[in-house]
Amino acid sequence: MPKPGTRLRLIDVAERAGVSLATASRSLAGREGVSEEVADRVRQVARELGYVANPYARTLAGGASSTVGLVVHQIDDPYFAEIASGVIEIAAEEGLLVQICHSGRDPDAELRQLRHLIAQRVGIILIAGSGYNDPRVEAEARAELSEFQSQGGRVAVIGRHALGVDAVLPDNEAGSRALAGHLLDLGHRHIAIAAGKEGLTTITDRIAGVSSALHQCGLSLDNIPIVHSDFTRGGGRMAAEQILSDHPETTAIIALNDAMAMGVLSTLRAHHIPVPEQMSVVGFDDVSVAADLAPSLTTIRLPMTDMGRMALSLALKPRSARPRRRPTGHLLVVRDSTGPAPSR
Amino acid sequence: MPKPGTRLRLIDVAERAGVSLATASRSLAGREGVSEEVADRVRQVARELGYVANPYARTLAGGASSTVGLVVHQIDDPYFAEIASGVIEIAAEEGLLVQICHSGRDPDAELRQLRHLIAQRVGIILIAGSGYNDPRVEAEARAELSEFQSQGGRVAVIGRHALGVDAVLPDNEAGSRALAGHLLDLGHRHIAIAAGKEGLTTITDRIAGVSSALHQCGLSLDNIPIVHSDFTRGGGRMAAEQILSDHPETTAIIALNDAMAMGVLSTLRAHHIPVPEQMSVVGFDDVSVAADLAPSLTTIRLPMTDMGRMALSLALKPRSARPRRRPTGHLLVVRDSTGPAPSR
DNA sequence: GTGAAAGCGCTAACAC
DNA sequence: GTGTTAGCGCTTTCAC
Repeated sequence: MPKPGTRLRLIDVAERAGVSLATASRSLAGREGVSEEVADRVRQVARELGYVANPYARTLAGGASSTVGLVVHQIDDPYFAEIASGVIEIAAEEGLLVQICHSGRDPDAELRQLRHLIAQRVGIILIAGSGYNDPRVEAEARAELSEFQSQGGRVAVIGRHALGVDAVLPDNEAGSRALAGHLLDLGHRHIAIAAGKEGLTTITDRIAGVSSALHQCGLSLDNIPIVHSDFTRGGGRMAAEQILSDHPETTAIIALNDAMAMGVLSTLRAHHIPVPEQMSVVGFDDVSVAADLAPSLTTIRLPMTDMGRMALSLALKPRSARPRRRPTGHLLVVRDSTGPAPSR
Repeated sequence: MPKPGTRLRLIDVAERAGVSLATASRSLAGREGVSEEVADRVRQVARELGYVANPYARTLAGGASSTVGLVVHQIDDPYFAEIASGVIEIAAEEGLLVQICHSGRDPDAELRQLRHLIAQRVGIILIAGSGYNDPRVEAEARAELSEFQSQGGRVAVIGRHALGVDAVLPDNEAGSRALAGHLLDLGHRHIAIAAGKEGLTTITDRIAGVSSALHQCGLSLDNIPIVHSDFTRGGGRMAAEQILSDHPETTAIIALNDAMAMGVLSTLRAHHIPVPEQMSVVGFDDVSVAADLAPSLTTIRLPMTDMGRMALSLALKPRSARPRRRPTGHLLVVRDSTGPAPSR
């Protein structure tokens, strides 16, 4: 009977199994150099006693840390919440702990969080969310991560390519090309873009996709207004207001994520502009509410939960010679927020 | 210059500051028994060197663990995402790490997560989300937590009262009383409830509030249909279908959370039933999308992010003789999804 | 194949 | 006030 306040230690298991501490450790870690019978017996005893290793002692003694640090812009953004959900799921299967921290779309905060996680000796770092166009920021993050990796840490990122690590890459460009193509097919020629703040690579990539689709129609990005605002519902509302006042000829708005699209829809409703009869709206991501909006949102589906799962799975594999890249694929989901361009 | 692969240790700081390990430790922990000058010097050196303590060593040596375990039903549910956001915010200020795990609304899974967190030696445990009506489950959780507390762990919960620990308590009953009162004031007499699965105390409490409002009008819960389904959008859709087919006289639906309300709205739209002209709908929680739905949702606002902040703040305080309770307050937010009962 | 023993980096008694 | 030292519970050489 352990003293109250004292939890089961490995030595207790070892004694009960009639082996040494070292053997017990090897057995539970599934390492070589223990006969099958002994190893089995130890595991058996450990299970019976309900032994759980002390992760602090384990990590301190040099074993790899079993915690994964997940950096997201903001956990209450559904995009990141769904990614986190996937990460947590895999982590639970693997017996890993997930530490979540916020970067708040601030490159310096992100760097701070990164350093903090490294100082905390997490074993795996996952970074979700757009990269920054600022090369200095990316370089610093890259240096930090490469140092971390050289000490045995594992890293994977979601949605950024400039970090030289394993990456899950959303189909930003192809997705928005499909989105713009869909609107062009419907006859829209006065398209406006509600974009997030400049400086995020996600924005850049998604705009590039639109550009590419426009070119195929002999149009150019130069002809269409791009309004930069926050990458949030509030930002969408602001962008929509500006588009309505400055570009009244607009018949379709491409919001570069679903959050902005929701803001756009909200503003159009306030202005009594029927969607899609008078204005088509598209989003990007297909967060789970997108289907339940009124009108339901035409958007690009990204498998966010899967992306979280994929990222952690990548990080769980041994590091490869060159960074792996896992494109996510995408799917144009046509719903009720888009329709033919109004004849004018 | 530390060897590559070797991080800064406290002893390095101590040497640089010309003091012993113990003094350095005391200085950084801000503990008694060090002269101000020395302490300042040590802190100064630590800052210059960019020293961050190894939390594993620290915890192992007996200092309190600086990680907080947060158990939520599901992180990609906006209710929990917003709570988590508040927790993460305070944790960041306090230099704490947040570990998030899922219970998936499964009492046994919750118990497993709890035991796991305790085995992991977290210092603080936060549990968010409804309790269970099953006394066995609550008793087991309670026992586990009280053992954890007796070993110095700190606990706070959000939205459950049967655990004998500090609690942030959403105004479930008063909120739904206000909600039902609002509908009754509008003349609705055929009200249906779209409820989550039985067995959750949140459901019980919110139904009790409705009951109380009904009684004030001389009505009773017996007269109104309660459809139990999942506490999610999908559950809301199913409940709405059933209400429409089995209780066609209904003029108002109380969904016991916003997720269900969204499902209800979605189904009503599919049936071309105008809201609020022909059917009023209310939700509960005021998740951030509620205002952006069409029609925007009348609901009870709960300050989720604050609730997260509050819970961690409670847990950070020393334990009091008797569990503290912090009611959240609530606010009836009337939007476009409710209107006068149609004359029939 | 198994055991003994030396740390990992820190905190907390305990001396001075 | 400050320093010395014994662990915390585990992994990992190094002997056997």
